[in-house]
Amino acid sequence: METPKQNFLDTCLFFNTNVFSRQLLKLAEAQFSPLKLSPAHASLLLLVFDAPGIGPKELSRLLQLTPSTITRFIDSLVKNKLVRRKSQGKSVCVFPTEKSKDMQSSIALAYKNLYLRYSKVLGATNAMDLSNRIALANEQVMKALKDQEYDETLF
Amino acid sequence: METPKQNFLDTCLFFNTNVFSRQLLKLAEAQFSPLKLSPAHASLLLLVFDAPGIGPKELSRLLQLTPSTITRFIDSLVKNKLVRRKSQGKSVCVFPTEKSKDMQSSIALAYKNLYLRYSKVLGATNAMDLSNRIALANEQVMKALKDQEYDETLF
DNA sequence: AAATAATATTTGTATGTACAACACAAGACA
DNA sequence: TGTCTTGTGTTGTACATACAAATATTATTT
Repeated sequence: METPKQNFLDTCLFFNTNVFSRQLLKLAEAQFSPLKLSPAHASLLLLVFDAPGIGPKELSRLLQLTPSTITRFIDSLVKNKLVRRKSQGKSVCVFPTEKSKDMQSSIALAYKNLYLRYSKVLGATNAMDLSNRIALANEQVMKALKDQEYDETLF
Repeated sequence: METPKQNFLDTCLFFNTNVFSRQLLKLAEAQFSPLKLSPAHASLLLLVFDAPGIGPKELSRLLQLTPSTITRFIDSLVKNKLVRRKSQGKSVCVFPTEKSKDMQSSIALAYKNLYLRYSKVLGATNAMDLSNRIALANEQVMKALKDQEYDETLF
């Protein structure tokens, strides 16, 4: 019988956020796995449906992932015939395929079900509010990181 | 100048949490990198200082990482001579080394600085409150996931 | 005591993600 | 015109993390 001992981790925002993020990932994977898509790939696809011809740079901005990660995701989606790449000079356009268009509504549904799932668990307004607070905190941290980068460049 | 278009991601708790977690990771890495430690390794070390002889199972519980991940972390720390493994029958005890004991206070300091850093960015009470809410939400999600697992086993 | 079950840890393997280095196209400018 | 610079994408490589299977050790049952 271990007493669930308190320690420095329990009050650490960094730690708690990480753990929470991994738990939510599991929840999300449960929704998307029947489609044989990871949540990240599914999100990318939805953005492509929304703006056919969208490029890696914009995807990177929207998903807040590095360009190299986006390249890897597109590689994998191309291999699974879910998107098509079209090179336009130095830039690249990404389009959905027939196959992925057929899945569009089920992907959107899975996303909605994910939303319903955690809204049920956390309470809808609570979940929404938490999401907003996290998004806000994220902006503040991003700003701080950018400023720090700038400072380092100076000296 | 792109208008930062709204989309389904902006209100998604899962997405926002993921992104926030990655940003905080960067903040944490900035604190720990002078010690040539990743934040996760540093956390594990602190737990080992706190309870020399602690085993993988308990570390797994406290850090909320799978046992296999813990094994990999310990492998890496052993390679860097920061902990020692001692096998006791079917279980394993992990001890700090002289080398890591020498680093103990700087590791603790880095952790504290991380805390100060994001407290400054987010406001101390806000950060604390956010951390608590996330921890709470995490418990609720974990419970939901466990119940789901149970349901699946039934059918 | 042999057989079996339960527990703890490790290994093989796969995915997500990042960083640094590279390639290449497009403009700028001499 | 030819070179420099900048913008955009991709590749090589590395790390964190997980799952499922293998292994080893202890506990339980027959």
